[in-house]
Amino acid sequence: MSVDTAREKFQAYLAQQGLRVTNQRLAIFDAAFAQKEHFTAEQLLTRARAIDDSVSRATVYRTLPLMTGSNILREVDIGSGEKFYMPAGTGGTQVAQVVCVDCDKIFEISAPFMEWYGSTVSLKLGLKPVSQRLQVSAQCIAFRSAGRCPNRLKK
Amino acid sequence: MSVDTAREKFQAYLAQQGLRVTNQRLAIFDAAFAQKEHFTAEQLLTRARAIDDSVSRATVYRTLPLMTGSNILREVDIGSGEKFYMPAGTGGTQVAQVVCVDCDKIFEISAPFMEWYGSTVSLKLGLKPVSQRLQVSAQCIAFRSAGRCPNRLKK
DNA sequence: TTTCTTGCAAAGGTTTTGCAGACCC
DNA sequence: GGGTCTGCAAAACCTTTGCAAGAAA
Repeated sequence: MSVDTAREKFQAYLAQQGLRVTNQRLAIFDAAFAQKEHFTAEQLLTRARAIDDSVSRATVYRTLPLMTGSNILREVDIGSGEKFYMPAGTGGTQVAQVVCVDCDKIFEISAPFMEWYGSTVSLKLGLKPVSQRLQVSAQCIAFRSAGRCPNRLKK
Repeated sequence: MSVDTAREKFQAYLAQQGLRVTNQRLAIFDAAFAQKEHFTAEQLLTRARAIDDSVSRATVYRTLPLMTGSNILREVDIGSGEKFYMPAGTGGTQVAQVVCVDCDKIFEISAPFMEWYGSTVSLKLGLKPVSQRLQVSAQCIAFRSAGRCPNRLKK
């Protein structure tokens, strides 16, 4: 999905919800799509402020659900306190996250079989699956050779 | 794994780390193994206090990592603000969580096929998988028939 | 004018931590 | 004594929310 397509989807979503396309929302959108890495709300705030310094933290947090709601952004929760976001890839595809145990770097990998996992598991319980996520903790290459990741953040 | 086995593992872990087996730690252990449901830190505190009312919240939070570290407790993060815990089942087995979208009830189910996924990841990314979890959001039976779960907690 | 937006600051909820006293070896 | 452990309260952390001012329709 191109940035322009995403912007259209975002604006259409806002319109449909009776919401307005403001400069702040656009700045946040542009900041989010300025690069392809995972980012946190705080990082998004910093980048959005570089575009429009009137953007506040509150507005970032209020805009994030609008972007995930319009399916242009995907939320990734690796259970580390803060949530990560990234531009949603082309529709439909199931994605799994692989997180390095040391540096918390997030790799993403296509996992088309995940859908089958979810149905199998849900069927056993008589539940109807809505969504699913597969997360793998792993040791990245740097960690295995050096015993520690170069871009490690933790203590 | 029986409660007694778990207690032995826990005490062995403490000894090995040069830590002490205190009344508070044992009360927290007993509270955790008193039942098989998922529980939160706060619920654990309440139950531990019923056993030994000198147990503080701080000690509960300090003891939880000791119990997960000794592999007698498993941490389950469904991305809902608070973490859940439950006694670890018999080793090795891969487990998936199915969470009801409405009441947040957590079902657990054995998912042996997940193991296969680990090798896939290794091959594609050159990473060494450590653990993996599959979480499925689903609608439980009560929700589908009533449009709302009886034990729902959210607003 | 009516509705939607915003920034600020305060509040929210869970988890962590500094500290002084208590405890065990 | 030297190390560990504890409760308390405060702090840290990310996120949400109340509010009054502001902007758009």
